Amino acid sequence: MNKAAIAPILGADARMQRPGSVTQQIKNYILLNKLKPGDPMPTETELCTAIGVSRSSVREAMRQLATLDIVEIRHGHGTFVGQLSLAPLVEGLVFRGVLSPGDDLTALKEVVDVRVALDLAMAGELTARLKGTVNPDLDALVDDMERQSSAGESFAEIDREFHSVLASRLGNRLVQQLVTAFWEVHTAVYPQLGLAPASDIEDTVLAHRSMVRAAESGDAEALQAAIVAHYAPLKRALGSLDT
Amino acid sequence: MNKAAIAPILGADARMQRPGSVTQQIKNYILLNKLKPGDPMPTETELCTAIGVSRSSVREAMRQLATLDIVEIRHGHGTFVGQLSLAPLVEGLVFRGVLSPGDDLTALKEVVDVRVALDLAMAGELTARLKGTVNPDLDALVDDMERQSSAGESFAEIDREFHSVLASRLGNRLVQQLVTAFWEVHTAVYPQLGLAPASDIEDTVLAHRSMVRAAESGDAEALQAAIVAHYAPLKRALGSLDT
DNA sequence: AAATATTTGTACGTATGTATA
DNA sequence: CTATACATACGTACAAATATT
Repeated sequence: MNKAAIAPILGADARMQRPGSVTQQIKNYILLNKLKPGDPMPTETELCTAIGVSRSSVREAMRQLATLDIVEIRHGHGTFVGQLSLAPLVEGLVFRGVLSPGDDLTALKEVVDVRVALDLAMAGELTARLKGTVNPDLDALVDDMERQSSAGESFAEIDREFHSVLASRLGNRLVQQLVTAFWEVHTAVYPQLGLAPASDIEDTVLAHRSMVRAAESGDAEALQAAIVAHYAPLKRALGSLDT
Repeated sequence: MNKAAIAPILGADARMQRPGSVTQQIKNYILLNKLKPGDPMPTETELCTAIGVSRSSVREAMRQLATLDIVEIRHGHGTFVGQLSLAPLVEGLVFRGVLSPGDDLTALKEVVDVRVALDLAMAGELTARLKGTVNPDLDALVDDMERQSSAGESFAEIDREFHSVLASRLGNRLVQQLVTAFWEVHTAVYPQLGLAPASDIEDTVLAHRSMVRAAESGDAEALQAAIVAHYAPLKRALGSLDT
């Protein structure tokens, strides 16, 4: 275990620390050493000596970076560069969603509207990429969804997978993560508001099939129509009047 | 040992704390007391006694919540409920943007594509809302932009304001925050990559005016065209070939 | 204008739980 | 099973910023 050769760079000047600069220095360490997600980070004590601050400060900075998924802390094992996911976005928006609705369901409505907007924005590129293809994986997911739905079971995870896979066809990983993130916010906030579940979920299930068919046939407008139909029961349940 | 199902209010059970549960208890405190952004939080020492953990633990939890903008810490003054902004999203994406491009500019390209997608998704609703109106504030911003541009000055802040004001017309605050957030990511990452600034920025400036005119005249397709034109110089500079 | 009280920021020491070799 | 390395937690003391008297 070669532990002497940490920190090629890192605070040549160990004195004179400004608040927050510890976090920045750890980020710089990752950048300067070109670390990728999953790579091991120095131990906390090593960072202490390298940066020249106390353990507490390093720990607070690491917690901060961990909440941003810039580092990942595994108890008793070590710290590693994080996956840089959108988890903090989800956590923040979920909190906002369950906090704000003292008055209205605006927070959740806005999330759903963002989901619709993202899906609609994907439509053009998606049809261009899926036209003339067959997509057995997506069809299999819709099959599962139908089975679960007619059995009265929840199909949340399958739904999530469907939208994630569909978005992955775009080739833009950020968009895919956003789609998944807002899906998570939506499904996390919804049950906490004590609303009746959307009644005609059958329409939602069928709409998934329509989306695949429309994309495969290269009909962007049909895809957009299917997307709107997909969200219609939900928006009805939320009493959305806009858009 | 009894491990789960806590949160009666705060600190009924002072022993047996799991990692992360302190954060959750503080969030519960905000929710149960229906605090709004800007409301004062208890002091750290008060939280210590209330939750029954040490100050260090409370501090780490607070730092975590502060990075999510769920609380705001003011040195020597106190802690307050945060604005629940999308700042953590911006911070994470900026870091990803400057970290990943060892190979390519994909991270930045994806951000720009999201910006385009969001703007295009706004087009329909925006024209519906702006049709037949006059918008001197937006025009004034474009005027300023033209002045700055022809003087060779940067107009980043004005540009930001323009897109923020435009998005605010939607009535969906989340969309507005997303638009602003991705603007920030874009402008924060771009200069760190050592690229030449986009050459024909004049076109970008003019496109802003076209966007306002198109929306005011209720022509959604013209608005979408203006949006595409707005991003064209940038996408050329990035060498984007897709979409 | 200056001293003081309150509150957050930093540092350090120590003990304990936990995963790995 | 033991030993080791590491993360987690606690407590205290002091520094720095802010507000109040």
